[in-house]
Amino acid sequence: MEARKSGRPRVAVLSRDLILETALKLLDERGEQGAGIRDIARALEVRPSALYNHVSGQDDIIAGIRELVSDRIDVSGFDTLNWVEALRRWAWSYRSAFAAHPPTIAIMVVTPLASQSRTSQMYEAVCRGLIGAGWPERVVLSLIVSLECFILGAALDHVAPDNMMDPGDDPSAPHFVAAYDALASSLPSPDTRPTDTMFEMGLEAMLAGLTATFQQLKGDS
Amino acid sequence: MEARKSGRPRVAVLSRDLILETALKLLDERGEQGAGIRDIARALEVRPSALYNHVSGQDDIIAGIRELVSDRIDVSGFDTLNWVEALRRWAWSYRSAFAAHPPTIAIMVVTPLASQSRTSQMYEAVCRGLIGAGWPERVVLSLIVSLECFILGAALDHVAPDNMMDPGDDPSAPHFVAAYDALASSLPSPDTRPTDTMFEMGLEAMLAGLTATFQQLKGDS
DNA sequence: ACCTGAACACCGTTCAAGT
DNA sequence: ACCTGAACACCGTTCAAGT
Repeated sequence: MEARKSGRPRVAVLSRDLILETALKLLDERGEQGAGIRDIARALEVRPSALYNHVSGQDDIIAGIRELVSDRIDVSGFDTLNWVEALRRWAWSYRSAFAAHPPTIAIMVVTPLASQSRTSQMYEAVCRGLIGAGWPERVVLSLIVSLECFILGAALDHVAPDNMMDPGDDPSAPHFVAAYDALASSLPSPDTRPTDTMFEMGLEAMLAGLTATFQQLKGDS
Repeated sequence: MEARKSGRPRVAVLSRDLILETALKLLDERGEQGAGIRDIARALEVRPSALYNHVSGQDDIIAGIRELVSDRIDVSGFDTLNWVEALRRWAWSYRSAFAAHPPTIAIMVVTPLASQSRTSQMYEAVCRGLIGAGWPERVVLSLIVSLECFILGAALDHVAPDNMMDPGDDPSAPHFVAAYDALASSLPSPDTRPTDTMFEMGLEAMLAGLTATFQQLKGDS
């Protein structure tokens, strides 16, 4: 581990992509606390200030990570399946893309979308599929965002510990305790996580409700 | 503004409750950045270290804030209305409780529930209502958590800027642009926010889907 | 018991100096 | 152009000293 001398190196040791990939890897391995500017620099064996030659700061790194994660969302169903099945495939892959990178979730929901980005190509694919299937343009975005809210909430839940809702032995909450115990003992197999059962139930409820809305809209026109 | 001398004051100037209320107020006014230990101390006109006589640290303050926010969730419907209407009232008040305190949202989903807490009394009320209405114990928690995922995702969306999904003038995403424009021009009144339309659509879809599930469960037994 | 004041080990970011 | 090194303005937390 020999230290690099001061001054410009012969070949650049950094690049924007390298910084973003490293940041995402640290985020996965160590969580939000262990993926600061100084941590990224240490992993790349440079001084923190060196990063500022390639990214404008921490916010810029976050925006870049968003693009990396969005790329993993599967929109292929909208070309080949009916809209319900396409949304189902999209929703499951959306959740797993973000659940694989927990600390990005909260950030994504609040950070405005960068124009011309790969993320907006993902939305384009979903909009094209739904409008093509006959959904009115004016409700398509509400539909997508409402599913997204559920998916991102579920991605947060996926990441939370399984016993997060454990009421413990609370005599003042008997129904809550009974419901918690009943869920635990009704899981189909020992390695089924409650969060997966929950996601399926919520997603199917939304898709069933949307199917009813769709038929009603068709009836009105 | 005269400075307090060193040493124990005659009457205590701090208390756990005072610290928590101040922390929540700062969170509301200035967001996550402006509500650190040092900010709370400054607002209370004490040194940062003085807080440690009443709370054990920043995590403890977060747990306390959770309780304050949970208290605002309206569970009164479960005593007087049918389960669908009770869930609807609960969901709207749940969203507004958290939307009023944006930075708490992401924290709540991931922080394990403290036993014997006022938050667990909130869950008890919902469980009692649903089980009393005839929902099987084993699905009640999945139902609640799936609604919660949607609500918390929607609370994040409520807080995000309205133009967050604006694709701008992106010629490579025509369907996305069309859907965005159609939504904007279809809002019933100028002060209706897209996020409210979205929340209503998603919530009603879930409730419709859950009603279908409920009737199916009743038919099977 | 409950506050101040100083200290410690951290952050993200800026910028002159070096090659 | 692209790195180091030093500096700046911040964090949360600990603890002895004071009343």
